[in-house]
Amino acid sequence: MPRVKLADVARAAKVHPGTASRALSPGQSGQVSPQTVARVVRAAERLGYVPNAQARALRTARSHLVGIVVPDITNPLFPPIVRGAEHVLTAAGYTVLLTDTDNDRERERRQIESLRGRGVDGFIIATAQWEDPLLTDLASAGVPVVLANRSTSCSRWPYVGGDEQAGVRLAVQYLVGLGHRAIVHLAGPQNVSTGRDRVRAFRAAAKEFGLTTADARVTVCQAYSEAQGKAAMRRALRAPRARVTGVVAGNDLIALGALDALAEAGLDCPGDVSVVGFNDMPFVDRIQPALTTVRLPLERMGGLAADLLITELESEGTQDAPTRALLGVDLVVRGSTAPPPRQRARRR
Amino acid sequence: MPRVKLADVARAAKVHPGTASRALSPGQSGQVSPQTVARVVRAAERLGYVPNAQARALRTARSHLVGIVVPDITNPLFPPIVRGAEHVLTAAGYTVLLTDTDNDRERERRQIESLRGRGVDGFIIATAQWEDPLLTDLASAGVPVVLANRSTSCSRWPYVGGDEQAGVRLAVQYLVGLGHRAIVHLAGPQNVSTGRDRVRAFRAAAKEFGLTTADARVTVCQAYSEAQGKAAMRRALRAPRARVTGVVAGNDLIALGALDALAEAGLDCPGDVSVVGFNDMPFVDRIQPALTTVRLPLERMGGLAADLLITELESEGTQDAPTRALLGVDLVVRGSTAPPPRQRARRR
DNA sequence: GTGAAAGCGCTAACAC
DNA sequence: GTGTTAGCGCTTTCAC
Repeated sequence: MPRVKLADVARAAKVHPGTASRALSPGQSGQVSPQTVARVVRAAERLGYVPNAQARALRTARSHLVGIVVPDITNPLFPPIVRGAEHVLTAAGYTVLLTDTDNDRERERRQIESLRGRGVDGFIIATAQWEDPLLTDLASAGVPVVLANRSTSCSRWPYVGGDEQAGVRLAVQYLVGLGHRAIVHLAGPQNVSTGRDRVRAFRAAAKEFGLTTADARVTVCQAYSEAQGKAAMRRALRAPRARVTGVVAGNDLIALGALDALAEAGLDCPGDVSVVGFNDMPFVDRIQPALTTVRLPLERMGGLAADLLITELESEGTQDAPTRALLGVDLVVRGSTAPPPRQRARRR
Repeated sequence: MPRVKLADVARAAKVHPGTASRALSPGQSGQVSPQTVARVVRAAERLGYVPNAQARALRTARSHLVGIVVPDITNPLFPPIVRGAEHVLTAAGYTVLLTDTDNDRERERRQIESLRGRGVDGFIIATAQWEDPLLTDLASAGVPVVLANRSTSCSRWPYVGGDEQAGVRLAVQYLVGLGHRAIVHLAGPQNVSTGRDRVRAFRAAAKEFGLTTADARVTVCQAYSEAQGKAAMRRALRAPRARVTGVVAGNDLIALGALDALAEAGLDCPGDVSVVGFNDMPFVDRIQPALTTVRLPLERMGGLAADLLITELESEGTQDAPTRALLGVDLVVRGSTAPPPRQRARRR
């Protein structure tokens, strides 16, 4: 059963296909007499006409397709971003091509190329690395890109993320307020902006609240994972003259790993060591102990990234400096944070 | 900067565009002399040629686009399914159009229509309702569809899901083995197959293991949500002559809600009441108490759904009875299940 | 206000 | 083995 096409509608309405096209096109229906528009619209509805987007895209060189690139859709950070973006995009007549790079750069390169072949109008990219040749390639090909959640060393792309600096400051401030002095930051990977930004913010906050560099240490994880978090926490506890009563984790997964390492070392959270996470993943309010964490407005982040991309796509080349939006964050206080134990050496 | 097209490659290789097309098409490059193929391929690589998928789709009436429809991508059930499907599809040269219906049927209808306009070759649908006019419409339009996770009353579509019957049986068997006799099933919504199948399986298992109908009660939730689970658990506890030591929840979210209601009623899990969930969502191993639950191979489910769809798309109309695959499930025993307390009336 | 005609980039049926 | 040609369904100049 062949799909009904514009020519069928035109025939039914007894007009030329060109006229039918104009009648159905919101921008151009003014050029057609109201009666004709009505006749065409009625015919289209009666026949169940759905325009062929491929043909339209081929003709207009605008596909109304947007690629969304995430490292791993099963990481709970990304579904809300995708959802927020998808809702805004579909409302504006765009369709989402989703791709999950599996944290594999070569795969990512191929996927982006494939989506380019699909004629996407632009990308929302949540996989940006601090130095990212894939993005540079896209830029030199003139493809519109908006970065979500992760930024790059170069600020040539519009970007929507959380206010990392404020989030980390909130966490450190809260721990210091509880009386903690010895705080370690289990940093995320340093090849992505969130990992780097949070380290920088941690050092700044430590300074602001009067912690010495011996008090405010940093241990870097190679990935945002429970395993890496556990290993990092172990290292922090084993370090010479280690003294840790507070932990600011690079994200919630690292925090979960840290909790494992603490339990393994016979330390109680929050009795001996307090832990703050980052992201407020689903269900971290239900783990034991309920995780104190920094909440990012992820769905809004995706939505705003979509808004920026649409703006860029629909403004004809009037390029100002790219927008960089840092969304406000909240510290959600739960059971994993408490005042530090009375001063006693915490050594292993 | 205009994209390089086939004509550019042909010119660079000094052949006709038609020949260039054949040379680059795996199926037809045999019709071209090896030297020519080499020349064309080299030119294509040198110029960075990426075929225009829109044009190809328009010409061949095959888009290599697949729509994946999920009710809510932030529900942790769906990302693994999407991921599994996406990996298989991209490996086979297909691209995924993802849409999140937000559990809104009207929105779903519009989205499916929109994706049809995009010329998708077929759909993987994870939103099927027990009676589903949207699917019937798709069928009468001759659009290939594979159902994932949820089936319908009518078995005309290929379907990949978990073995619900086995999963529920495992749960009931385990509880009975621990000594439980009074077991309530907090059933999922009855307009989706998983909700219905699990009720049926619960009744069958109860019978098999010698529970009376007074022992094995069912309370239906209107949605797979914590709120509904909590309300249902409350109802179960309040019921006249209520006696509950075991709970089989319709899924993990319902189980989480049930835990809330138990805590609220001053009952200990697993001391007073044991709870079994369904799905093994991420991090339910870390909640308090760690949830005993039935694990479904979700990523495999998505991958297999993709395989079935690809088979259907690439077999020319040789229609057998649609495949129905029920994937094996496991009971993951954790802390939320224990023997029942010594017999005493459990009344409120 | 409407009709005619060309063409987006590609593939496939047909020549030779 | 390769060139030629037509056309997928749509939009959009250009006439009138």
